[in-house]
This record gives sequence, structure tokens and C-alpha cells, in this order.
Amino acid sequence: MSSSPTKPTPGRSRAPRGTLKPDMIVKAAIELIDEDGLESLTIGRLAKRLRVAPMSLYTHFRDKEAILLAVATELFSHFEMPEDDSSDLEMLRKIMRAYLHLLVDNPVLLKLYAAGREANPIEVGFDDAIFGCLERMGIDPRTGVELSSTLVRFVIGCALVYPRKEWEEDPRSWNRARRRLPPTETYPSIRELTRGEVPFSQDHLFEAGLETIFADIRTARRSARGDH
Amino acid sequence: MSSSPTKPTPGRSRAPRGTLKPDMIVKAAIELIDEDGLESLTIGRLAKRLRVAPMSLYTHFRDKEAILLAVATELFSHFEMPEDDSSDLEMLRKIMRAYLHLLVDNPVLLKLYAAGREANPIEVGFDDAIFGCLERMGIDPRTGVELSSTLVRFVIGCALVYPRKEWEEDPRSWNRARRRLPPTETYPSIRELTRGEVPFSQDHLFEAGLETIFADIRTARRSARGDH
DNA sequence: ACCTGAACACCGTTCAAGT
DNA sequence: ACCTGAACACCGTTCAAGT
Repeated sequence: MSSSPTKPTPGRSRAPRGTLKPDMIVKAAIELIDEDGLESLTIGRLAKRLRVAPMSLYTHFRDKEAILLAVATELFSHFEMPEDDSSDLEMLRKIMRAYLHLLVDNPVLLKLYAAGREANPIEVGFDDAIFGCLERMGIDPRTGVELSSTLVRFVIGCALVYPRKEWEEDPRSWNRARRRLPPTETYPSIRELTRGEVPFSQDHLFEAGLETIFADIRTARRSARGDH
Repeated sequence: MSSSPTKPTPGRSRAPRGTLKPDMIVKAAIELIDEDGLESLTIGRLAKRLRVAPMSLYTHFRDKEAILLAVATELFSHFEMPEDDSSDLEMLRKIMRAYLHLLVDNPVLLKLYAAGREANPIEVGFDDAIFGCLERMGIDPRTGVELSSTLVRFVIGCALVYPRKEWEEDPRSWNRARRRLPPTETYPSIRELTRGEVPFSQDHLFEAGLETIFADIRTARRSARGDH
């Protein structure tokens, strides 16, 4: 718990053969992220938690990014899609909420979105579920792709901004930001935003945006019915 | 160009007194980012470009994050808001396009959004411009805040996903991603997305999403007129 | 006041060696 | 096949010293 800075115990210096399995590494990585945040996930710290030398990890993963991808995949596979509901639109709402909280709770996924050189399982699964809902509503594929893209981009934006929750409700931070604005007189209407207390939580704004997009989805569905 | 690994020139080893000004550091940082990407912006490389020892930078900026913030502010102040137009909605469209390209061209801003513990000039300025447009359309402040938030979150999402442009048009990457999906049969409708060639560019999807949100803005404006 | 070298505590990773 | 110590080329930053 306290002593031995470098070597764990002089007695059992070398870890036995089967100590390390990819799943254990991924599990330890997720624990580390949950406890101290993504930026504290480090090969060194990860190895220390597994009571193993840093280099051992490289037997199981090519590099750190591979570990990160495995983490993301694991997090996604643990996630269960909401149950089927009476209304397709209600189902879609649930999926979107679940998507938001998945991204907010696991910033790794967001980071992978930003880095992403390749489609990863997260988005493919969700895109599919969303697209499937729209399809079942009778919306044609082209419009379906457009609408699901809009929804996905909107959640990503929401998730990226979500952590500001803490200071966004503090009007002082807005004032400080306003003071830093270069040409102050050019931007007058922001005062309307900051005058009263900002009354909208991140969750409220998410729901509001969802309704905005859903309004267009309803229109699309109506016109799909009309064409038929 | 080639030789002298450590010292620039044995003759003029120490830089004269007035060599360094904050603006120069910011300028050099922007050049570095433009040339080799954000991840290659390093105190060491920045100092080398300025022909100065790394530690000199700390006379002018508290730490690297302060430099990054100054970079973001500089980038934003160079940006000019689109000209006023006949239609407020057309103005709004222009602002949104400008916002997207600002974020796509300068990923630092996106990164600051993600890190952001405080409101920064970028968003305040844009939020204001967007909110101002909605206000001029006669939309009430509450709805205005909601709609501008939706718009902002949507652009951020678009910008984050935009770099995928390259591989997104390659159907093979989708297939590879699909193969990695854990419970394959649960997600059938993605095939609809991947069967034909994916016909939508990032720009097209951005415009489509914009129209979806604009549809709701039009409704809000209409009802604002009706109430009056 | 401004610039700097040496040093520190970290990174991720390669390589050759152990078992 | 799996684990490892030493070493490498980097990070950002502190500190005491130069001018």
C-alpha cells in the first residue's frame, strides 16, 4: 500500500507466465480512466496497476492506440440498446439519449471520433440503429441518411460541450469571456444571453435540439405517407 | 539547413534582448500548426523556429496552454463575419458555413472546445452573431437560445467528423468496420447505407442538417408573427 | 527584464536479453 | 511465447544562473 517505490517486492520480482491477458489490460485501462480521467491512462501507470513491467503490455498490443481502440470496443459492447417501444420516434429518442450519455460518460469514444482514421464499431452500431428507426417510419433511404447524419453530428456536438456544465451556469465566466472579446461593440446581442441567469441546462438544450430535428423527421414521414 | 544539431551557430549563441514578443510566438505557432499539424506544435520546435532557447518562451507565456489560447484568439480575430444580407436566414446560413470552415481549418479551436474550462472568444462571438440573427427574426429569447445552441452543437459535431472525408467515401472502410461489429445480426439496416456507393459528401450532409434546423426556425418565426 | 543551460520527472517505444 | 531492464528520443516545466 505504501512502501517500495520501484520494485513491488524483492521476492517475487518477475510475474509468472499467464499473468497477462488482453482482457485484463483493457479492464485495468477502463478502471484507470474511470478513476482519474483519460489523460492519466499511461503505459507506465497501466503496467503498475497490473503489477507488471511496462514492456509486457507490448506483447499483447502493438501500441497505446491499439489499447485505446480495444477499450472503446469493450465499452461499446457493454452498452445495451434500449428496448423496442411502441413508437419508433420514442425509440429514436431513447437511442439518442443513450448515445449522448455513452459519449459523455466515456470521453475516450469522443477522442476516437476526433482522431478516427477509420470507422469504429461504436458509430457503425449506432448509425445503424438510428437509420433503422427512420427506415421503419417509411422515410426513404436518402433522407434517412441525411437525417441520421444530422442526429449523430448533433449528439457529438452536445457531448463535446457537455462537460462545461459546471461553469456554464455561472454567469461570471460569461462576463469574463465577454471582457476578452476584441471588438466589443460589434457583438451587442450576447447581453441578452447573459443578462438574466442562463436558465438552460445541458440536458434541456439537448432535448430542445432533438425536438427541432424531430420536427423535420415528422414532416418527412408525413410526406412519405402522402407520396404513397 | 543541414548541419549543427544543437547549437544554431557557435558565433551568435545568445539572442539579443528584444528578439521575442508574444505576437511573434503566436505567429510562429500558427505557422507551425499550418505546416505540420497541431500535434507537432511543441515548445522545443517553436523555440527552434524562433531561433531561441525553449525556456525563453516562458518569459512571455505562463505555459503551453496559454500559448494555445492566444493562438485561438488570434485566429478568431482574423476571421471576418459575413456581410449583412437581405434575408436574416441567408445571413445565418453564411455564418454557419463560416463557422464550420473556421473549425475545420483550425482544429486548435475544436481542441479548445473539448478542453475548455472557460468560455473563449470564439464561441462568444459566434453565439452572439447567431443569436442576433434569430432575435432580428422576431424569435423570443428563450427559443433563440435553444435554437442557437442547437446550431452551435451541430456545427461542432460536423467539424469533428469532417476530416473523415477521405475514407468516408471509400466503401471498403465501412465493410471493414462492419466486420468488426460484435453481434452482427443485430444491426441489419447498415447494409442499406453501405450497399450503394455512399453518395453524400461532408458538405452535403452539413447543408442537409442546416436545412432541417432551419425548417424549425421558420416555424418559430411564423408562430412569433402569429402571436403578435 | 529578458534570455538561457542543466536538470527533473515524465512520455511511448525499440532492442536485446532473460526464462 | 511471454516477461523484462536498459536505453532512446522525446515531452513540458522548475530553478538558478547568466547578461
